Amino acid sequence: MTTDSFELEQFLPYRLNRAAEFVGLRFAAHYKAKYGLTRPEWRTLAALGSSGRMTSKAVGIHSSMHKTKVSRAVFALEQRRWLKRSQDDADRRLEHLELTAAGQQAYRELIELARRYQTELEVEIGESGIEALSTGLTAIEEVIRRSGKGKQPEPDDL
Amino acid sequence: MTTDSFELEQFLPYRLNRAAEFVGLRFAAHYKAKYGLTRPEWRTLAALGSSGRMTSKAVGIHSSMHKTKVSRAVFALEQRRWLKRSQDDADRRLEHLELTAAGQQAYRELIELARRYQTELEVEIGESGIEALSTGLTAIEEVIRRSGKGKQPEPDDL
DNA sequence: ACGATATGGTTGCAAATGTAACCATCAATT
DNA sequence: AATTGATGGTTACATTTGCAACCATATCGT
Repeated sequence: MTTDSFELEQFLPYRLNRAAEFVGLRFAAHYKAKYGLTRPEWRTLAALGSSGRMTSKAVGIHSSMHKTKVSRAVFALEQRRWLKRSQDDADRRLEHLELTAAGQQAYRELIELARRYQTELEVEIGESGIEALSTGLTAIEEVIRRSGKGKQPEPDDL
Repeated sequence: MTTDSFELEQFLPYRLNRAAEFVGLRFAAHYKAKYGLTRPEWRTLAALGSSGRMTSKAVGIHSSMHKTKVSRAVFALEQRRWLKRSQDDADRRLEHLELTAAGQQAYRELIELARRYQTELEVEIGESGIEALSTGLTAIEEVIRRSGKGKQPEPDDL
């Protein structure tokens, strides 16, 4: 037994990764070329832009990124004067993040880009493909939710 | 206009990436723990195991990996004595790769792991979810095929 | 046969990432 | 209030990656 064939092409993790990479890299090329943003930076901007004032930790949860990625992205966006921090005075460990006017402006432009790209994808992939994909992704997201791992755990993964 | 909301959670590149990461990392944990393999190494092994003798370039195409990733993975597997190279004597630039007995053995064990993981996923995600996902992925793969970018271009991406 | 160009593969270097350790602050227990 | 243990966030260090330059060989045009 266990003798039959195995093809990478039909292995789900491989297929997913390949698709994600393709779709993601193409979009990244857009904002990288236009604004020199990295992916963590773009995600942080998106989180902050859509949900307003929030802490680094919240950004991490919202965008499924590890502490350190968020930390560095926040730093970079701060340098760029696209966001500002402010200490919480009840709990001095945490700081609230907020987009500056420039940051909000950039955010608006970026999500416009994102929307265009998404519809571009919808055209290429086709309505039925998109719908199927979305259904499948929702199912996986449910599994992620159940397993509690949106990425950004402190003690340990495994 | 362009004023309405944008949510990362429903942006396709984000969702795909998140799902791929989740599914991929969990599987990687398996072979990393058991054999200390990296992902490029596992992919190379899988390609070689299923298709037999082939060149580095072919591995790259088969597994959607860039030259350099393949090169380093091949080197690592060679150290481990899981594969051997042999020069093509018609064209001395290219070398053919082949798994050793040990490599084939490892391959068999690994694909057994992979199969188990895949069915585990099928249970978690549910038959209908898997089916939808597969349909969607196929649609994207079609786009990738058309755009010719399976990853591993020489001159340039953009 | 000769130079230009292309191709398989490797390597050096810079940038991105993950991990763990760390700092500061807060909360709970005593 | 002193000790212990979380928690938000940053940083140092090692590993992984991506890119460009590179080497060797092969091909094409002349």
